Amino acid sequence: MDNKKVADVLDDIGDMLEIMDQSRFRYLAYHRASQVIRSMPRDLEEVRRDEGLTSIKGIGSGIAEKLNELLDTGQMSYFEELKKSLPGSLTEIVHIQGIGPKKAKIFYEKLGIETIDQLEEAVAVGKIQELPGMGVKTEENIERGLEVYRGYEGRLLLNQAIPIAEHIIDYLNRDGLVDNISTAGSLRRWQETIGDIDVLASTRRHSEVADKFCTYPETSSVLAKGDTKCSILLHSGLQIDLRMIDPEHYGAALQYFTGSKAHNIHLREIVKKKGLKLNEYGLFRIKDDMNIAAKTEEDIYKALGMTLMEPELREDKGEIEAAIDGSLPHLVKLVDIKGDLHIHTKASDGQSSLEEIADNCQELGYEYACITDHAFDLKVAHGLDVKRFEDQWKEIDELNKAFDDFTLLKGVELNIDNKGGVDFDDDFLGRYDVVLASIHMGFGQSKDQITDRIIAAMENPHIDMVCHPTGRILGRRPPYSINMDKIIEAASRTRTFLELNAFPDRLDLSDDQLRAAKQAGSKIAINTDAHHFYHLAYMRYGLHTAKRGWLEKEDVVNTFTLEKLKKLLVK
DNA sequence: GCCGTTTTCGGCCCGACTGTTTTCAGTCG
Repeated sequence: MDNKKVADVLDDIGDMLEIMDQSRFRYLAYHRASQVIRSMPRDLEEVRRDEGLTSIKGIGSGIAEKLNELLDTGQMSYFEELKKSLPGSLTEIVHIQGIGPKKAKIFYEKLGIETIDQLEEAVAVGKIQELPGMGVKTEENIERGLEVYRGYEGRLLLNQAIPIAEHIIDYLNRDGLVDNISTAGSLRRWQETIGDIDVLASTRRHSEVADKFCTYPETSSVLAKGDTKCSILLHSGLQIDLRMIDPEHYGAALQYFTGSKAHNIHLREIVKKKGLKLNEYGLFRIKDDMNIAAKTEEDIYKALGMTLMEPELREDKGEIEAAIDGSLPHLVKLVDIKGDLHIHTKASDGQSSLEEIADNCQELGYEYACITDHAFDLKVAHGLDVKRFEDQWKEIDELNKAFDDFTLLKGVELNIDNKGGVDFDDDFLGRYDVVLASIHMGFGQSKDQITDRIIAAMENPHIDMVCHPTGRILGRRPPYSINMDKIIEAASRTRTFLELNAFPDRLDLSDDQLRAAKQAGSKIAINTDAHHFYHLAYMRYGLHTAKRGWLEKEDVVNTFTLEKLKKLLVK
């Protein structure tokens, strides 16, 4: 049973306990445990075997006992018992916007509603507005919540969300109503997918900004409109939240609305112990309500004895402790990147020429770029054979003659076949500057088989890097099952780089996996896997994901000069 | 149900908006 499934069970239990009106702290404990397990890069089974479940922060003896049963038998009697007193499908209903545990419980008890379909029927015949404490408006809100739920179950990728956010910010910025404006929430933390877009504006003209925001051209409905916050729903179903704040509180509000929720909760626990209070208006002394800091985020963290944490780190994964003892990482920056090591051209399945790639990489200020077309094994991608690669190398040599401070490298993306073999023999592989290998087929194999295939490739002295190691496509394809601990261990032992594929629907390795790789001493390459020169700009999505993985400049091989990189490429 | 550099018991983050009802509960982030 994988971590996600275990986390889902814990979340369901948390939701059910909340519907049953159990102690808030009890159901929060389940959600907290779920969150920890969900973001853990290591297999829960292995942690259990090596260190025991209670070594995980947020899992105590109670939850550990229940998880032991779940991992051993595939069932948890406590969960099964809960489902006898309450239909499990109610946990689905509380995920609809506007419906929380209290309403879900009323629907169930008064109308016998157990499923979303039944809820839809009840809304259609006007049953909801007859319930105690509810009216026509409530029913309309639920109807809208259902529409959103049905029509917009997916989350946006970063390259979809960022342009929308930038457009709205530009729209609000246009006529001087706002002093300062920024994204906040998951978008500012560069989370890999985005559920809604948060925007924070500092202004003295709250109601004018609110009016302008609520008449944004793409708006389908206004969900809430006040002097400090407004929410709109776009025709696409995407929700945008705007917070307005006076300029002197901007830093406090930015800190507050950037989150994450877990980061803020942890922070406020510390704040409280110091006799202070932190909210979106600032940091205050409780005894006399004196404002201690509010203008910038840095002021607030500084007043708490912490160095400023970049938004990507704010997930309550140890950054607060590190900020207190001064051990925060010096995160890699976009200007550190000196090249891109995974690029396709129209020779295989890309769309741009060598010249176009070289021109655009030089514009980005790179020192080098590696052309890595597919090899002949990958027929669907028009993979190149020996002859065509040799022709490409001649072209590259010609181009390189004309460059001053830039070099095109000769590379290949090999296909790791179902037994761990690759397209070419060792002699030929020795002629490339950089050899990448990745899995493009045989996703259905067992965890051990796929893990062994990748490790076999890493053992090959000519293979420098394993690309998109988990194979996931966000929103479309789950990662294939691999033992990430073993992969990371083998990468570090064989000195094979692991890729952080910056393509916004991959971001593979993920933030948590990157951090585990760094801790094991593996080196990472952030590559775009560009199939068009436009894609070279995707480097920023990889970069921010790298920051979420706590990576520093020296962890990332394509921050090195070509000279240093070449030394590392010798295994 | 979890946790401990004030605690193995007694705590556990904070505020805005909505809808419904007249002072607040529910929901959200």
